[in-house]
Order: sequence, then C-alpha cells, then structure tokens
Amino acid sequence: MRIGELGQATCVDPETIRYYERIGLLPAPVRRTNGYRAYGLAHLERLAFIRHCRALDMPLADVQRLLHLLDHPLDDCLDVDRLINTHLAHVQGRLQSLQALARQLEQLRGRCHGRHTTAECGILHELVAAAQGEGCVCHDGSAPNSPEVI
Amino acid sequence: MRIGELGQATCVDPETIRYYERIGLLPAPVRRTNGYRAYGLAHLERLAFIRHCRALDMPLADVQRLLHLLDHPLDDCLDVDRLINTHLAHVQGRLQSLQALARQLEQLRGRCHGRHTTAECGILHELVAAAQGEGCVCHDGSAPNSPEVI
DNA sequence: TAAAAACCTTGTAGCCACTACATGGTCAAG
DNA sequence: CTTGACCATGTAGTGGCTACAAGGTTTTTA
Repeated sequence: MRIGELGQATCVDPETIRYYERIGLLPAPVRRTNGYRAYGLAHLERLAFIRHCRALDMPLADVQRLLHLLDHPLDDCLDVDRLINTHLAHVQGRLQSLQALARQLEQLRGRCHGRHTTAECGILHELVAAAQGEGCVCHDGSAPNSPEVI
Repeated sequence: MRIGELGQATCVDPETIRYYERIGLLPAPVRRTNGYRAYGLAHLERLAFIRHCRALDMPLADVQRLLHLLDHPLDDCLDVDRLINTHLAHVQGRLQSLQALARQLEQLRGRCHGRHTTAECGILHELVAAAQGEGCVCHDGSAPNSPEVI
C-alpha cells in the first residue's frame, strides 16, 4: 500500500500519517526502490487503532501508551484501566463546564432584539456588566488561578 | 498600575497581558520613565471584558470583533447577535459529541477487571475490535472527512 | 510521444492561546 | 550593598495537525 491508499482506507490525510511517523506513533515502513513508503496490514490496523482512540478524544500521548501496552502483552493492565478512568474524568469535567457555558450563552442570546446600534445592544451591555461584576476567583481564597473553561 | 498589579486584579498572568498587547487585543499603555507599562482603569475594564468572553470560551478573534463593536457604538448590533448565536451553536455541537464520547468511555470502563496482563485486558481488546470493525465514514457516502470530535 | 495530472518525497512554517525560558534592567527592603 | 521581587525584550515550545514550497515519479490523456 502506498501512503495515499492507506490514507483512503482509513480516512486519514497522508500528511497526518507522515506526522504520526515523525513523532514515533506509527513505525516507519519499508520503502520501495523509488522511495515511496510501502505499508502492510499491520500498519493499517495500527492506524485504525490510533484513529479510534483519537475519535474517543484521547491525546496522542495516551494513545502512545496504549500502543506500547499492546506491544508488551505481559505488562500489567492496571495502567489501561487508570488511563481510561483518568480520561473519562477529564471528559466529564469538560462536559460540565460546557453545559454551564451553554446555559450562560442561552441567557445572553435574545438580549439583543433586532436592529439597533451596538450602543443599545443588550448582549454587549450584559457582557460588560458581567465582566465588571465578576470577582476574581483567586481573591476569595479558593483557587490560585481562575478555573479556566477547557 | 504596573503589569503585575493589573495581572493580580484580573487574575491574568502578566505574560498573557503582554501577549494580548502584542496581538493587538489590548491597546499599548503609556510607559513610565523606566519603561514599565502604566495601566489605567480603562485597561482593567477591557481586560476583564476579554477574560469574561474567554471564560465563555469565545475565540480571541470573536472577542476582537466584540471589542471593535464596543468601540464603535453606532454600528449595527446585528453582528453581535450573529456572533453569539454562531458561538452557541458551536458550543452545543461540541456538547453533543462530548456526551456521545462519555457514553462510549463509560462502556469501555469496567471491561478491565483487576490485575492481569494486557494480553487479557478487556479494554484493549474492545478498542482493537472497535477500530477494526469501524467502517470509514467517508466510504459510505455521507461526509468527505470523518466527523471529528472537537 | 509528449504533456498534463496525480501521486510521492523532504522540509518548513502556520494555526490557537498561551506558557516558559533566557538575558538583562529597575527598584525597595534589610 | 546585596538580595529578591519585579519589569523589559525576544524566542521557542505546547498539541495535533494543516498548508505550503520545491522537487521527483508514475499514470493518464491528447
């Protein structure tokens, strides 16, 4: 398989495949005499695994660790469990911030009714007011830095 | 106000403040004789506005547009409405993918029971199987590229 | 047969929103 | 008078790609 064919089979841009090779995620394949990369089934499966993990929104570093564990079948699998749990906690946290975010944005929307100048715009007024009224979290003792929405 | 004081008052790292100035989001303040930046109340309010928008997860380009509209009170405020709506749609889309994601991860978790080798790990098996069984979306006609979780 | 197109190669730079570091100047307290 | 906290600038790194540029190869078309 050439890189383009592998890309088609997995829906991955060839540039991304080369990128995965560059950062050591996908092993470098053998080359044809003309220098083209020649992939086999093992590469296809590995790439599919990577993309599935990415579809689960895992960072490439985590994928790297899972691949390593796959390559060493005798290792302890406790790490897999931990990794998935950590990732799930991360996703759930992000979910919560996003929900709060959507609520705030919904409140904001509809404050601006039709055509008028920005000077009278309810949304802008609300944003400015909220920014001013906002106490800095790091000042009332809790967190050292503002809890950023990620 | 020096940059550190402004940073404390708004919970923003001084390096981030300099960054905002560099990309033209925060106007360059006057300088003291020693070269230190000297900020006033207007800067503080503008920075608070920026951070509030960022807390709503808006990209800086959107914040830039809102600031421009704030600076031009006679402009049409329809843009504000559109911007917020677009952003809300974006957030809601992301929320949906994240929810699907969390469900998948929850299914995955618990497939690995206790201590054994990775060769017998249910999670890893599941991941590999899912990756193999996964038809490529771009092959059954719908989207040109796989719908990425963002 | 020639030209055009589609593929491949490498390397580099850009995206976003910061963050970290290196190197050096300035200022207040002990 | 030294120590430490602050400030200045500029550069490089983060993640996960994406987009070139400049060239070589292969396939298709006229």
